[in-house]
Amino acid sequence: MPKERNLRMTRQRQSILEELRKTDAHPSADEIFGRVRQQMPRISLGTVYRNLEILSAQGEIQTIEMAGSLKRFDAIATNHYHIRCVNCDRLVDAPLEVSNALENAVQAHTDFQILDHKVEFEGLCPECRRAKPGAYPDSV
Amino acid sequence: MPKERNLRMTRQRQSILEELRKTDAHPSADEIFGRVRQQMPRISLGTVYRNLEILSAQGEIQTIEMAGSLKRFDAIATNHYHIRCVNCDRLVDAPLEVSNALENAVQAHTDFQILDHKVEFEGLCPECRRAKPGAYPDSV
DNA sequence: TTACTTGCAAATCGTTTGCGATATA
DNA sequence: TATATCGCAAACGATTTGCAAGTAA
Repeated sequence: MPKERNLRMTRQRQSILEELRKTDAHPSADEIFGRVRQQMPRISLGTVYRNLEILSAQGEIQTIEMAGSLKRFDAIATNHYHIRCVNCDRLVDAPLEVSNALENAVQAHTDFQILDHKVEFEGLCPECRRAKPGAYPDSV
Repeated sequence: MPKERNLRMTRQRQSILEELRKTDAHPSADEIFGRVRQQMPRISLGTVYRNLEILSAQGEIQTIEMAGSLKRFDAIATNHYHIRCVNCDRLVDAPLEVSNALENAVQAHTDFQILDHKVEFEGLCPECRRAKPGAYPDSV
């Protein structure tokens, strides 16, 4: 058993959590920094990172690490899939249930002990699709 | 149409490509650097990065960007899923066919134009499983 | 001969960390 | 009061880039 820490609900931590719960836009640490800073101009980016990490370890929020992109944070802590716009990097939840069928199928054919899985869809969001019809990268 | 470049097959580029084709271990740029350096001690890491990017753009190789991990490179350029060991970061191909059923299912319920998807499994490789039975992170 | 490519070193950028000061429980 | 947390600034690590010299075609 790891030694327990006495966590404190500081004004900073509270504010970060509230900002995150206000949105479903999966903001980055820097975006959260920008929003919290409006209430609390002296907060530092390091504090934002530290708190996001603590909240994530507590299971209060979820850290989303997308391949080749910044870390994103989500007030919804349960696993779900995402769609990322390859043009503007917007991130939304994918309308698809998380299924353990994929894990089961892989587990049947590997010596790894499968613990988790993530699915990322890439595409063009409606806005970018409109802005540049037909023009999109053919490799990512 | 972008202006075409006349690519040259330099000794460095050749050697990087050969090293990558020798292995199925999905090495990082730094690991490839280490291997190529044995034949070519004066090659620089920047050259390795530049060539990997060029080869990837040409479709000769594939860049694998795993969430929260280094870039990896693969001589096999076609899409496939991966399993990553959460303990030692080893990366292997997942024994599961790539299916567009996932993309179709999402496409039916989103305004995004889905272009691609990736699936990452996380688990413990056989070696790490043996080394630390029962002991694994419960969050990643 | 042209201009793509190299080696080197410095720059970038997201993120982490050391520190002395502050504030929560 | 004890110590978790803060703000600040410096450190970090992977990757990228500017530049003058080298080399493939």
